[in-house]
Amino acid sequence: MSDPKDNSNRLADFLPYQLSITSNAVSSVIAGRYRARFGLKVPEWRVMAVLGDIGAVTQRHLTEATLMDKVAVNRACKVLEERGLVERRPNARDGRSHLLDLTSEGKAVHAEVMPLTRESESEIFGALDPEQREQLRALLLQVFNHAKSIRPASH
Amino acid sequence: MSDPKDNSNRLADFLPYQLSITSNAVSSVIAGRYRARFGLKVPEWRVMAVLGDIGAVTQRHLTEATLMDKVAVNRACKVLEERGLVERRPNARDGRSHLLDLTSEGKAVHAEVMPLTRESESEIFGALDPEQREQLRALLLQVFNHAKSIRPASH
DNA sequence: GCAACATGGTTGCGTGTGAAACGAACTGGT
DNA sequence: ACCAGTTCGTTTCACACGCAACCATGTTGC
Repeated sequence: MSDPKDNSNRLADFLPYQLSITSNAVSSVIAGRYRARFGLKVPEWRVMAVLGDIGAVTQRHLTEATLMDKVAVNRACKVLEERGLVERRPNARDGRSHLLDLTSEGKAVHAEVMPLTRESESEIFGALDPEQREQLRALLLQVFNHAKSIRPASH
Repeated sequence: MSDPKDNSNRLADFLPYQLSITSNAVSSVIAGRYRARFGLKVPEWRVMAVLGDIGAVTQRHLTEATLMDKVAVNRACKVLEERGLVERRPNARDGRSHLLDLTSEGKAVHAEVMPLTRESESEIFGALDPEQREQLRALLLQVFNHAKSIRPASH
């Protein structure tokens, strides 16, 4: 009995693998688009999304909101500042940090970029009906929370 | 009316973002484990998984099976060969390529690593019942196929 | 059988990423 | 007021990734 394949050691059947390749495929499509039109990379786009949503915050807050490394946040902010999309103001409450916010030009870009991304999102996930999208969202959230609760590794 | 947040421009509500952070969380847990125990990185693990499954193939075939860049495959193979887990034999049918296969030591590692990974997979996706796992699998596949059919970017 | 093209594999290079080390600024206890 | 410990931000470094250019071999057409 037992075809060895039945145990499904096939790479293509591993959920982490499926998750990874799907995430990559989706990211590359979307990232390619706002990169092409606005010259924004993923970390920069994420920072702009948060700033456009909740306004003036510190880098510390941005790392929490985007789940990115603090170095990545710092670099993204620097680029955005140099491009005049973001401005730093001194933080009265803490001399170490600054408050970052979109400039008026940044707001203009934000107002263009977000609909574009939302459009791409709709296009890509157009393969799913609204109910399926919500299912996917819920499943991902559950897996994410559970994975986060597991100790990283026994290194 | 209309709280600006209602339009859901919040980063945390973007499906591509949710997909990305979930994939990262899952990958880092699993990768951390077989890295800790066997010193294998993701590309190396993938190559071993395929070789253990379908045996002697060329690098060309591995790139198709793993969806990785051919450079990534080449490097993974080189490392595995140096560690004595994989051997190259000349390909009688094509002098440019070689046939790669697990050595007996490679098979031994494979026999240890796959159950470990499968265990980790069960642990992480234990947040979902079997039906939900299949749902997730199906949804990911649908999204993946659809994303792949979209032209990368208009650059 | 040779020229043009295609394909598998390798190397090199520019880019992105995160861990660790560091300086500056804040906090709390004495 | 001072010292120890902590936190925010920045710089540095080492490494992983992937594209493009590059050989060597195969294939096709004349």
